[in-house]
Amino acid sequence: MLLTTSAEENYLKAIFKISEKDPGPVLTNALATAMGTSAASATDMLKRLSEKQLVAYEKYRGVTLTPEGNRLATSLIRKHRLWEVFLVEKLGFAWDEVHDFAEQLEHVQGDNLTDRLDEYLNHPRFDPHGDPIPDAQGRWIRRPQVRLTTLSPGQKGIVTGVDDHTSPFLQYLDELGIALGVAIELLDRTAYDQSSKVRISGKEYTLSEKASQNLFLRLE
Amino acid sequence: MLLTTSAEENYLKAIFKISEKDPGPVLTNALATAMGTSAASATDMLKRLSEKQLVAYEKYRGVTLTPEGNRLATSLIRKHRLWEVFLVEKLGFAWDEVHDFAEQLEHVQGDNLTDRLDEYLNHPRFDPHGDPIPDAQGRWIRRPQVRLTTLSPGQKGIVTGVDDHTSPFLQYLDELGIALGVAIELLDRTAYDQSSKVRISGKEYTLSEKASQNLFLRLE
DNA sequence: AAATATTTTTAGACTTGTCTAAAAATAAAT
DNA sequence: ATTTATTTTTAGACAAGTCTAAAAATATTT
Ligand SMILES: [Mn+2]
Ligand SMILES: [Mn+2]
Ligand SMILES: [Mn+2]
Ligand SMILES: [Mn+2]
Repeated sequence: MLLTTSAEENYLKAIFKISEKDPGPVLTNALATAMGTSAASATDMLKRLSEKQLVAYEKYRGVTLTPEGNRLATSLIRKHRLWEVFLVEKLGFAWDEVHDFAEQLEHVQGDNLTDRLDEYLNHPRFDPHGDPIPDAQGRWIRRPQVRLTTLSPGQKGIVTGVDDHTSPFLQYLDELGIALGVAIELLDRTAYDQSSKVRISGKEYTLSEKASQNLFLRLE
Repeated sequence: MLLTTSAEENYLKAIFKISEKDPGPVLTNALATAMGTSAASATDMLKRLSEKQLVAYEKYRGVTLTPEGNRLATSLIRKHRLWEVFLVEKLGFAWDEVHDFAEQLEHVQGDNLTDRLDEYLNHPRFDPHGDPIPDAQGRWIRRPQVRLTTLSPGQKGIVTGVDDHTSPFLQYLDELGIALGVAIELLDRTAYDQSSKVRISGKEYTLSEKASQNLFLRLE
């Protein structure tokens, strides 16, 4: 069996997430940006991960996860999201407070911890931000969801997730009463700045294009 | 505010625990042994901790914690033991399975996590091994407890803790039905090897001196 | 196709935490 | 009071992970 450091795990996760949004090999610069490090550091780590057979890396051509690297990244995301559920459901934290804790907790190693946590939380399928939690076999749930920016005036949807996980955005949603499961109706889209006029439980609000872009909905 | 690495925290905890058992300055070798490192590494770390004002270190004379060092060590032990309670009470792990997890979880940083966990667990005062959990202000509970080796034949006690936290010992206790809160009567002490003849819920057993040494009891 | 711009890799350096081996300080024994 | 033994510190090295600056490779323009 091979052991991975927290740093290695974080790089694997970043590679996974980048290629999730943008399929194909992940380029060094994209990885470095995602990790907040220099391209030189990313290259360095790619050599290490390649050495450990966790990525397939070709100089100048980018990197992809090997099956084992994919397995590890998936497991890390599973752990991260389960801990986030724990922090919100059991410890009572707000959805904008849990990411940094989960970033640490995801690296805790040891037999059965994840599965016991999963069991204890009643096998949640989504985390507090609406992101799917892969099961113990690494299987993903696919849900049809669209951004608020794709709705036509008159369409309604239920909030299923957010694409921006930062506190400012999440707290802004709190102020508007927007949370997972809340119904939103698009009343109109302003031509000038693409902002959305919406109705949320009777009240009307205007959401910027940026905010609308970061809201995922299931169409009703 | 100062930030500490996991390694630094572990050294502080080790210094705390050594001087708890054996008051006075902690010697380099004792610390190195406790940490499973070389004396050279311990010396190195003592310089770093001294630099950060977490310990008072005098070459060749040993080391003591500063108030801030003591605060950090106490907080670390609090976190360790609270996580152990969580793992046993909520996730259903056995008392011999939780130490290594807690060793990692104790280093998770961030506002309020410890206090929310404490709240969620209903402010437990002792961990699964009977060790006291300091409160948020770092105050310790003192309990009168003695080792089984100090009892006289005929005396009874309730198990309040263990001094050996390793799996083999804890599982051995499981087999004998010995757990926190269990009543034990010392029937006789064998002169030859100082082993204890005891009665536990009706049945009689013989415990080696080593095992007896590692059992703490509150006298009835 | 050559020149220019961009991306990526290499080279060399730094920090943390560790090691072994040697030197220095302290303690114990004769 | 020396000698001997033990403990501790210093010196020098190493791995992981990071950095900046320079070199090399690739992509884009003209
Ligand atoms: Mn991480
Ligand atoms: Mn999340
Ligand atoms: Mn630790
Ligand atoms: Mn314990």
